[in-house]
Formats: sequence, structure tokens, C-alpha cells
Amino acid sequence: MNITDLIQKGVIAGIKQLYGADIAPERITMNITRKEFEGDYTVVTFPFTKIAKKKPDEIATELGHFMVSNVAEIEKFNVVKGFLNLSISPVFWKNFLLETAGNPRFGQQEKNGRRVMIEFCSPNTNKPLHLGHVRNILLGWSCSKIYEAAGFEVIKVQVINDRGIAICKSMLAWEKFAPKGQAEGATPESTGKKSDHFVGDYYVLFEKKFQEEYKAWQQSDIADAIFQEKKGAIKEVSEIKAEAMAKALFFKNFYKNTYFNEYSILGKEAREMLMKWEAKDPATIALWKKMNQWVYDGFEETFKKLGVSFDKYYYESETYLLGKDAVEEGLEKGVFYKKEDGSVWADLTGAKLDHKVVLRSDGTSVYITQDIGTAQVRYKDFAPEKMVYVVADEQDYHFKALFEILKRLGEPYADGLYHLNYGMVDLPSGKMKSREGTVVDADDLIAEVIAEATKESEARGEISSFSETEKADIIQRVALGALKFQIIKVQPKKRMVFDPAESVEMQGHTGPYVQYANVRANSILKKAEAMGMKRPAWKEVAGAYVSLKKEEKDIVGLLYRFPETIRFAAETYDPSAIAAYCYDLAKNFSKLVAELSILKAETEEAKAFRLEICAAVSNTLTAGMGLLGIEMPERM
RNA sequence: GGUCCCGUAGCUCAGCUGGAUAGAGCAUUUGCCUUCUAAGCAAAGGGUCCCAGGUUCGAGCCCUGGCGGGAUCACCA
Repeated sequence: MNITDLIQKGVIAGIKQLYGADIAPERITMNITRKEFEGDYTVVTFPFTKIAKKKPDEIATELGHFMVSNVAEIEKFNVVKGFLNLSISPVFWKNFLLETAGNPRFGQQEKNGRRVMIEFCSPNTNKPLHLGHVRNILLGWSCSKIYEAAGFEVIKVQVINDRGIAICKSMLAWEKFAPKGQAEGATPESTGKKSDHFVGDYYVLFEKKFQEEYKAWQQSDIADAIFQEKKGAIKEVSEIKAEAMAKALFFKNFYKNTYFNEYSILGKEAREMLMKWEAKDPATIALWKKMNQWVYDGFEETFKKLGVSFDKYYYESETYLLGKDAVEEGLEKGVFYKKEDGSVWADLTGAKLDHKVVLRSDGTSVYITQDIGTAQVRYKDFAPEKMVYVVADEQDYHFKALFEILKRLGEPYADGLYHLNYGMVDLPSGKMKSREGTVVDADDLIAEVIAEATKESEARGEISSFSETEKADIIQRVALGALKFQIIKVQPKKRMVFDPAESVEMQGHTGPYVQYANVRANSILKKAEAMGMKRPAWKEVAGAYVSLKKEEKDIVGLLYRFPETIRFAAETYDPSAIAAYCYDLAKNFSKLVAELSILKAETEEAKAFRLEICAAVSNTLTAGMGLLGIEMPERM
């Protein structure tokens, strides 16, 4: 049985016997004893003063005596200002270490037969992946690993936004502007460019050509007439005295979309392309397929580098018409209402939201309609009891509305919906802006951390005798360990500042620090084996070790908390809890290695016990970092 | 303007869902490699936990009101 449960039960029984009162388990506040006091767990006795009609110190003392004589695992206690510090018997810790912590499956819960679907990444197909996607992917991947460890079956999916005006812009730019030297124009192969970047370049080229066209048009009489007519209505513009500056601001910030839709030639061509696509024009579909395939090939390369994969891809081109049936049904059920112009709405004011369109007056779907339909399809496909959407917090409102609608539609999975929202990633210089070219590209970033790790590794020389493949593998693990840990250690919902210089940092609170602790543990174990010591045998010897040193007990106590940390991370959808745990464990282990000799321990029992600590720490760190998608190097 | 999120050391972040003297890393300063990998260990300095009230035996954490930053309020996605 769990030690915290045992203490809880003991306290309940103690209060009952000493003061004749029944208390609920949640009334008991229990903490890990702070480092500066003696003990393992601390019970706070202030809440019992009313029941017992005594001072906290007296209660703590009486309860302490009760616990020691009634709970076998509690060896002794001390009282400091109403805090009852309980010391768990060394035998309990020893048994836990020898019987549980070294098990390769330690921390993994038994399969619970429950199924959860996690959606993450979900990119557009007009541009390569960037730092924002990286945070998303790492969160989604890590959550799926954590849920697996918590006993769930996990289905990892993403929605590829493969249609719409954005990809049409890339298509149009490629068709119009790509050099036509060869039979079919420039390709990723002919240019040697990574294929998703190749497509992204044409998206950028479209924007550039569009801006040129827009700038030229701004000199026209009609543009001037429009400016004169509209400028008064916009406060920011009318406040500027200099006419030229006001005009520039107006066209930059307030008129671009209208121009694109009503005047732009390129805009018109792009929209025509979208219409041809919707009409399933063969040439357009062929072009669309070709360019999307280039993007997918590029994405797969990046996923592979990041070490992630998906079980199922949903394509927007296949789902964008879904959800209309649900709207019909919802109308019948009275979940939605129809306006005179034919548009269909959901009145969500009862849920502190607003009215939301679910079908346009022309009968076509909007974004949320698709999402309703897609949720239903997913449930039909996999019947998960939970569906987690990893999407940035700018879409908080959208998901609130979506979930409320699905609930009202009476969907069976409605209570298992969760929006794992995370904050934007900023740079030390501020927000990433595609227009200013400050977006950090995922592939560039990965290349950069690998280059840095290579430099670092060469300087150290530890693995210089290894083969090129082995070296590359180790460097890859260390580099990505640094990058991933840097991002995942921050709580998802917090907006974070990502400093590229810090992401290649390998000292202190970093991934490589944790990896290094693990490498040292393994290195000691290997030496022990070379000295002729074997695992089952040393465990026998370790059984005789009873008086644990502080460093040892701290680590065993930490190991004990691994399963509950996984449970906590799963419940709160928070991988940063695992990152914090791994760092804490690595830190305590590094301290132990510095303070105590292992292979030259004072007794054979101590040596065996510490070797078992090495085994358990290595096992737990490897598992824990695995939950973050970080692999451990053999040496470094 | 309405709604939601965030505000902790110079910087980047923890703080176990209300408990003891608020912790790490980076940066600065200083010790420790003939001993299990120094990507390490130890030590020092560094705080108005945004502000003001309130609840409580007890508040960084809960409530109210401000201030600052961000997001969102489309028949866009």
C-alpha cells in the first residue's frame, strides 16, 4: 500500500482514538518534510485544534506517539511548532528500492483499457514548421507518452490544413514565377532544397509580388479616392497629420485584405485557383497534390529528426465539408436556431459565451462546423473516451465554444474533451513575426543545436575514439535533449521566452545535465560489472544495509514519488512536471556521487545498496526523459 | 470596451493545488580534478512574490478592486 495512504489512515485512526472525532481524508494536509528538518513526511496539525481542543504541539506529540505504535512503517517522529515530522523506517525504503525501483517497468501503470486521442502539430501546408510547431509537437508527443505510462491506449493524430487560400498562393506563385527551364519548372530535386522549404519560398514569393502590386496600386487615383473617403473613420490614421504617413499606415494596416479581395489581380487569380480546386479541376488538383506532397515529404523529415510519429492523419480537404449533418440534427433538437437569411447559429450566452455561426447564409460551413464533424468522425473511427487538442491559447475561445456545442449535441465523449492550450513562444527580441523574418525555423534550429553539441563534444574528447555513426548518434541525442528539455521544462500555459543561445546550453538546468547524471550512473554500473559484481547477487548483499545516509534516503524517497508524478502530469496535462522531477532526481544523484563513494564504499553492504541506487536512478531517469521524448546517450 | 490567460532574484523558470526561514539554473565572486566522466560538487551575494484590501491559526497560491503585459471578441482558419 502507498505510504501516504498509510499515514492518512493512521491519522484518521489516531484522531478517532485520541479525540473521538471522524475526519475526512482531504482534511489532512501532508507534505514532504522540508530539507532542514528531520523526517520524511510532515502532517500539519493546525486543522485539528478545534476537534481536539488542544494546542497544535500537544496534538502533534500525541498523534506522533500513536502513529509510531500503530503504523509499522513509521519509525519515529519529532514535532516543530505544530508540524509533526514522521520518519519512515529504513526497512521500508530499502524494500522499496530493492523490490520496485530497479524494475525496468517502474512507474508504468497497468493498462487500464481506456483510450485517449491526442491531436497535435496540425500545420498548414504552405510553409515549413517553425518554433511554435516545435513547442506544440513536444507537448503533444510528451502527453501521449505520459498517458501511455498512466495506462491509457493513446492515438496520436493531426489535422493537416491542406486546402484553402494559403496553399493556392504557393501554387499560383510556383506556376507563374518558377523558372521554366526544365519540362515542368523548378522542383525541390532540381534546386536541392528541402521540399517543404521549397514550397514555403513560393508562398513568400507570392507575398512579395503581391506587395509590389499593392504598392504600385497605392499610387493610383482610385486608391487615393478610397483613402480620402475612409481615413476619417479610423482614429489611428486621422490622428497622423502628415498625409503621406497617414496614407502609408492606412494601406499597411487597414486596407490590405479589402484590396486583396476586391482589386488585386494576384488575389483574384489565387481565389480563382481555390474555386477551380473546389470544382475539382484536374490540372489544379494535380498541382495541389504535387505541391502538398513536397510539403509532406519535408514534414516527415522534420518529424523524424524530432523523433515523433502519428497514428492517423486527418486532412482538411477531406473533412472541410463535414459537420453539416450535425447542424441539421442540432436544429431539430433546438441546439441551434436559424436566422431569416438562412444562417444557422448557436446561442451560447447561457455558457457565458456569445452567439456563434455554425453555417453561413449560403449554406457553407465555417471552421467550427468542420471541427464538430471531425470530432464525430474521430469518435466513429476510434471511440476514445478523451480527446485532447494541443492548440495555442489564441484559440481558447474557439474551443470553449466547440466543446459547449458538442456537449449540447449530447455527444458521448463531450465530458472527455480537453484543450491543452499553451502560450506563444517569444524570442528575447520579442514576438516572432513572419513579415519581419524573425520566425525561427524548426530545421534550422535543430541543425544549430547539433552543430553546437558537436563543437562541445569535440572539445571534451570523451567520445573521440567512437565510430562516426556512434558519435553522430550520441551528439544527436544530446543536442535534441538540450532543445527539447529547454522547451518542455516551462509550463504549457505560460508564454515563454526562447533564447536560441540558451537552447544549446548544456550546463545547469538542462537536458544534458540529466543525461550526464544517467551516463555516470551507467558508467559506475559497468565498472562494477567489470569488477565481477552482478545484479541479483549484489541485491542480496544490499538487503543487509539498514542505516541509510541522508543522500541515500533523499534519492529513494524521490524515486518513490515517480509514479505519482506521472499521475499528476497526466491529470494536469503538464509534461513540465516530469521535466522538473527528472532534474531533481539527477541533481540529488549528482550530489550523492560527489558526497559518497560507491565502488569504494565503506562496507560491501553500502556498496551494493548504492549500486542498486545507480540502477534505479538510471532506470527512472531513462523512463522519465523518455516521457519527454528525450533519449539517453550511452556515453557523452 | 467585454471575456480569458500571465505577472516570483538582473535574466530564464520552479514552488507538490492554503503550511515551517519563497527555491533552481544562467550571470557575478570563491573553493574542489594522482579517487566511480568537472556537461560535476560546495559556498557567497542577489526578493516590496505587480499594488491595495479581504477570508484564514496561517496567503506567492483563495476572493474583491486596481496596475502592467498578452490573447480573443468575423457568415477567416
